[in-house]
Amino acid sequence: MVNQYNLSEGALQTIMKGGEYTAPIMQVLGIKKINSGSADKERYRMLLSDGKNTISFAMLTTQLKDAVGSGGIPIFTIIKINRFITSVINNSGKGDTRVLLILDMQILVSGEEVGEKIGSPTTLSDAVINEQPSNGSNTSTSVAKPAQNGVAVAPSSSTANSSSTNGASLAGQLTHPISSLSPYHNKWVIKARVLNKSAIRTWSNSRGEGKLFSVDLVDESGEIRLTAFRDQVDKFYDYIQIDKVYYISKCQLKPANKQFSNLKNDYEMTMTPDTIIQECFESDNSAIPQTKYDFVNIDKIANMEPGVLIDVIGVVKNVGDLQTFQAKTTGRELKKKEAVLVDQSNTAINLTLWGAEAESFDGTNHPVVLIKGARLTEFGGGKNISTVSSSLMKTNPDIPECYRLRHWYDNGGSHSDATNLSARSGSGSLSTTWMSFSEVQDQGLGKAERGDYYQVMGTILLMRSENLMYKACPTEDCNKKVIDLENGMYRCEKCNREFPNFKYRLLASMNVGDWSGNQWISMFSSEVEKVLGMTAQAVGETVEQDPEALTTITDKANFKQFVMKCRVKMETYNDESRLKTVCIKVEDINY
DNA sequence: CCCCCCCC
Repeated sequence: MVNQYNLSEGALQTIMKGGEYTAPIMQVLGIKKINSGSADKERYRMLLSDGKNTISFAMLTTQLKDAVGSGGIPIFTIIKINRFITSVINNSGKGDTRVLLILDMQILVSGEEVGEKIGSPTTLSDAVINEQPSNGSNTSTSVAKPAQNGVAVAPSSSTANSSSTNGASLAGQLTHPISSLSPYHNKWVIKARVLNKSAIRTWSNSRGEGKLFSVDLVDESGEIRLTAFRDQVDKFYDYIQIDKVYYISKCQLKPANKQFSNLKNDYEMTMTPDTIIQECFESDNSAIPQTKYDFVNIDKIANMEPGVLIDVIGVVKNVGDLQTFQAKTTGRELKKKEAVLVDQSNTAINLTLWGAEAESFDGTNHPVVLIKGARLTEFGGGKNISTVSSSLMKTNPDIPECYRLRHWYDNGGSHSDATNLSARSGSGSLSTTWMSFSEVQDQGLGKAERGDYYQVMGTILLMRSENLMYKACPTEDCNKKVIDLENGMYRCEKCNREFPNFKYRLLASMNVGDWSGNQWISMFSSEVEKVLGMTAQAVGETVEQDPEALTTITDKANFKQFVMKCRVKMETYNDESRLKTVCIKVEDINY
């Protein structure tokens, strides 16, 4: 019969022997869904014809699921295959089988319209597929040979192509798609691009100690994480570089712990002493995906939820010094550096970098910085972004967005007065609005989650002397009241420790009036000290000597006038909710 | 074999 649909006769033989063929047209003679465990990994296996031959190992990859639709492709449909790769898969111990992986295709004629098998194609046998090519081109059927002496092909300082030193080059091998990797196959070579490389991290716990780093790998079929421990860290850390393409073989596969990775793969890999990694020097690796960025304009971050990971690009408007401090909970020494990023939305946000990244970051001269996978955080009502271990940061990256931002900033952007999303609604003097006590009441302030902030010109009408001071935990930054054990020791329940000493703290309750009314307010130690003109320690020692002196001290506060920045917030105590007002800052009145 | 992602 006439092949009126112009199938690409002979294409399968060429392709399955490793040759090139542009956009072949094929007919689907059968299709079935392969149950691979999880719904998002479902694949289709097809019986495919080019009019002359058929193969039964044609696979539709996961990402084409949407193009195929829930019902699959009807039999007799004619398709054009826009992108494909071939691969060798270990077929459950029955030997290697060559498969055709379809990466991109389109339907040309529906199966219903075609209605029949075209031509009389015959099965393309493994014998034909596997026969040695006469020209010795890149159609080798074997996967990587082990490196000599089981030694991985490590980077060599003297040779660009390390394979030249031990004869186990993986270049030119038929490679396997990342999506085909599983713990049940160990003979494979992938060709993948490194999208991200972590810093080297050490750990020490009850099961031992060591160091590790990991990389995120991608090819046309999917992505996977590869982690190196101990010796492999030394061997490969410097060799592997972000954005480069490598042949990789002989890693150990195991189920991925989804809790700690957002890569789309059910498995992850670990390097072994046999692992081979060689940079791929082929001139055109453009088919292997590059990092994709989904940049969020900074102004849009205002409406996003804390905790999400986002891609941000901005110009460093200014940068702070490296800061070192102790983590309160773990006691670990932390290093951080903050930079303010701004973009064309004329909005800025603070970026926090940690550890080695903070130490090495040079934010001078206003570089453009991009962060893929920055974590959005919230503090004091302001939004911030922070790098986490999975984040990818680049300075002055060679991408169009970078040049656009550079141009914008250098042509006026730097002079614009950007809104900073990181501004805290709490104590910053600019963001607090003037209100009277009656306005606060009339407008029903205090219902917001984080409370509402305002400032008043207030006069202290009465400062209570009762419970003005207490004995607090001597630990810096812990102001918890201690329990006097009556044996010379003081116990802090928060620190779960006993101390031979304590520090005095003040916690004042006072009635404050303004022109519109009055309000009971709490005030913490630092501000009470300003009001009284005495340190908490001095108050404590004075009262130790003479308990009667307490009222003399508080009386001195009465009728003093200050600018008071206040927070009003609904608090629940013993099932009872009521509005509580705290004066977080007192300032002398600037006439 | 890690799996923390921190502070004001």
